Amino acid sequence: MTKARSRVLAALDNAAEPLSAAGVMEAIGQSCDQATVYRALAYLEGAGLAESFVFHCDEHGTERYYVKAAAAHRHWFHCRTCHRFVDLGSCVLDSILAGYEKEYGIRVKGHALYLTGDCADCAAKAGGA
Amino acid sequence: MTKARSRVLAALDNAAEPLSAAGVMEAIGQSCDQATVYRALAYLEGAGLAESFVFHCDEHGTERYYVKAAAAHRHWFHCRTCHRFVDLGSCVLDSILAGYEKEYGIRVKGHALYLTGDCADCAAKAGGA
DNA sequence: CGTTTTTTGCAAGTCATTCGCATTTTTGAC
DNA sequence: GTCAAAAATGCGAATGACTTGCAAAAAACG
Repeated sequence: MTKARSRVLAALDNAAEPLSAAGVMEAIGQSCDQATVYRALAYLEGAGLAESFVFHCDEHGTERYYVKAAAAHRHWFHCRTCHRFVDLGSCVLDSILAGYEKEYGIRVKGHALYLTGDCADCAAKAGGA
Repeated sequence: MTKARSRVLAALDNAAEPLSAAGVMEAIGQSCDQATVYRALAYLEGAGLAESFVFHCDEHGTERYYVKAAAAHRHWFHCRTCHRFVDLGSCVLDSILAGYEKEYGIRVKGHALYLTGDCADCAAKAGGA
């Protein structure tokens, strides 16, 4: 494991939420080139040490976000106000996916669920009540 | 409604599945500039005549896909082999989303569910049995 | 240590999408 | 219909995320 890669992995590990390549760069203080960060992220994912998903947010555009690999498949909620991600715990879609497989004859090999809205803090500040 | 916009809307209407900007261009036979297609798509979505989502597929990369606006919120399955989308009917996540709202204090305003794998045809051809 | 392999930095390239701006279409008032 | 004002289009250049070629630097390894 090279210096660059362990720095990137440490950044993912320290982050409480998924990080984009830009987020990783910021976290490691520009200590390596962006190409290196992208390559490190690809390496970590290939090595099973990180996972990623592509997410689009109006304010930040479309980016791939990475998290340290975890035991269970998880989903995230993205606050459209403070732009933070909230961990929704492990995936609860198994029975729904199984239903789709049966109903449509498809074989589901991967899935992603993205929720957006206001997090508890932002909802309290904005909407009141 | 201008000529370009109605051509784009017609393309979405005729398509059985979500179309990317490139897909729309192909469908209308390059009859207008790509910038116009992008602008038409944005206009149609703003006017409530179309809906879109950003989807990433290893083979086609990340693109925004558009469908004609429908009454109910729907989800799609994407076949990683033939790269077609399968309409999964209207959304069945309401109770799950409500559960998340209660559990995490969040307010869910939008969501997207993407399934990938093999469609019935491709699964039959590939995996056999 | 010296060498072979891998990784890094830098710069240039790609791809989807957007923007500026001059020209063409539409729209609305007459 | 006709003409001016407003909006849309085409074209080319720009943007932003990400990738790649290639030479220099760092790891691996014997």
